[in-house]
Amino acid sequence: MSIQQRLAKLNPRQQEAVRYIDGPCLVLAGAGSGKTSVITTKIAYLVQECGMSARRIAAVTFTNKAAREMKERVGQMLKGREGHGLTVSTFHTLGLNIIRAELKALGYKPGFSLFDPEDAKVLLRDLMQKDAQVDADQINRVQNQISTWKNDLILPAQALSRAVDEDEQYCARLFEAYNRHLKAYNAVDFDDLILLPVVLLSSDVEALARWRRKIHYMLVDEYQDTNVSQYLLVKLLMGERATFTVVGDDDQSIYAWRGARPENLVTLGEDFSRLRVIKLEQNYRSTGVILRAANTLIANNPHVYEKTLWSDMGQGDPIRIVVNRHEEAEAERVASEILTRRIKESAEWRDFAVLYRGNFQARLLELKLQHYQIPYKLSGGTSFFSRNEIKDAMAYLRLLINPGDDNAFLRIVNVPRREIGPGTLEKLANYANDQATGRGVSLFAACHELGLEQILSTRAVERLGRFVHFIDGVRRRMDQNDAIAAIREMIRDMDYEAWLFQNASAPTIAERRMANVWTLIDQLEKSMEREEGEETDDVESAISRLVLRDILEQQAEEDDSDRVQLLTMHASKGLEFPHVYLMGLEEELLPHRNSIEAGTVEEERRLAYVGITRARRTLTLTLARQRKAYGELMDCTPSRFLDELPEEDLEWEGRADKEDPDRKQARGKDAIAGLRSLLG
DNA sequence: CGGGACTCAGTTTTT
DNA sequence: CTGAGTCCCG
Repeated sequence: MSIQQRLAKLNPRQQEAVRYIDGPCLVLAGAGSGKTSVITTKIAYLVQECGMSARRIAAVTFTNKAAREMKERVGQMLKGREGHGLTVSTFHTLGLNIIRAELKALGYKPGFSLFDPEDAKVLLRDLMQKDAQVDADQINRVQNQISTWKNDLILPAQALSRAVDEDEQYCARLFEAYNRHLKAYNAVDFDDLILLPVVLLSSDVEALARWRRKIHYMLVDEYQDTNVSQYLLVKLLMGERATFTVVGDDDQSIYAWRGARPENLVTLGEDFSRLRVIKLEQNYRSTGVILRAANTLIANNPHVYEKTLWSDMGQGDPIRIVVNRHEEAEAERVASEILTRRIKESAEWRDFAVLYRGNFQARLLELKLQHYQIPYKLSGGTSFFSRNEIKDAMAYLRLLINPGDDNAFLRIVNVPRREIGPGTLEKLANYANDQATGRGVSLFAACHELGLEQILSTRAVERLGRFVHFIDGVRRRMDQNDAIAAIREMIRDMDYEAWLFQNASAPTIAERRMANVWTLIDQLEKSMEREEGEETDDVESAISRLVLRDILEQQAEEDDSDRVQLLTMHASKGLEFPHVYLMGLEEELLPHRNSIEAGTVEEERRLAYVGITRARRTLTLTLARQRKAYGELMDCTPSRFLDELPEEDLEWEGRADKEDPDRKQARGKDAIAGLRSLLG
């Protein structure tokens, strides 16, 4: 299909959004209005119609999954070498690439590490322990504050001068120490991936020129979710030329609590007076009834840019609101209804999604689904990367590419058991810290020091030496031959498997954990192959990507099994399903209690809006009259959002004064009995 | 080193 | 109230 044919398939607004390339462009894309088509078609348009080299184009998204999908769709449009060198990545990966290319200018050594939030927490705890007794909650608060500062582009010095009370001053000093230590470890954290490039580009004109030469056009997806640093990165890279397109929807901003600044939509208009604003209001996803509900609900929020979604997909069924006696009845109702509706609508399991506010709400539902033997897929939960065996393996990988990574060292120096206990490590740490030779040295490097024998027993020195020698040996083999083979050999040599079996409660669990480790290594290998021919690729960057969780999700992606999806409303953004159930529409749950107290109900409303607009054909909202919380049975009030929906499109069921609860239950049982006979 | 007792949190979490 | 995680003692 030619680019002209593709353009012809778009509606006039979408076409305008693709064709306008001479200046800053903001596309306000309502839910289901085809924003991804606009972005992907625009990339193809820039290359095929405007003759721009793909390597001068960067498209950024927020998740690796979104980046992958976009890459895939663009790849289908661009033939042969046309797409060569195109950047489609997350903000963080773009930042990582900039940092990697500008290591010297930033004052980092090659082979730097990336601290995940857990590593950062360990570092913070160490720093705080010096001052007072540590409280997990306090660490979290400080960590949060530091992250907020970094997202807002506030450096330690500013944080300190702006601090209003002692608490904040303390926080700011920790911020400074934290950054200093990261630097000493030759490490950066997640937020630094955006922050450091911004700091560099705003202070180093040559670096800025380099990157402006490299990137001529930028496209930003989910723009309402950008934070201050991310916006500045785009602004810096684009400069006066302002050749960019950002696509977003203020009504779908649900991550303000994580530093997202939906007001960046407004800032854009202020910073770029030539900004062209294009609204996409035609929805290609939902029925008229569903859209009307979404529109009336969100009309209760203030708006800078008004927009009204419309659809020509017919009115569709009314929205059902099912009031249940308690949470168990609610779960039971949803499960049994999916069972019957699948037959009635001759739908697949995958056509159904159940959305809720908090992960805990899935528990009861899971039980009911299992009871009816309904296959389901639960999103969230412990991610691949937070599993201990994966963290162990990652720590080995990190130590291999960066011996200065003390956190990695500490994690695995005694895993599997090498009889190196906390006593030895403490002495080692002291020794490493107050080396006469200046500012201290990494734990790994300290193991090589001869002076160690002064403070540690011969046995301890020997054990440390064996470990260090082991790692050095692996590194040597990685440099000489096949790096992946050397890594596999390392895992076998240290008999990690035996350690897993020893520690697991059941052998099957140990087996699965070991399989996870091999999967990780397989992914690492694949990741290196995939990048071949693009940039120069090495284990180091592959491991960096691994740390960035760039790899794991592709296996989740391959999962196209036919199952009901259980998701939080947050996790549902960007997805769509023919039949959607929204559970727990109660005050204190949605809107959540904390949000009511914090005065952020508007974001909760947007969350409900996101949930509603996931539905293509039918939408069912459920709630319970009573719910158990903290061991106590609590009466629930229906969510205020229910009052904000258009009454004429709603079909209530089980509302206290309208229907006898016993009759309702009887009907439910009939449905199951009917289904049983239907299935034989 | 393992297991039982004790403590503590219980909203969302793209990287 | 529940479950996960930690800790301490045998």
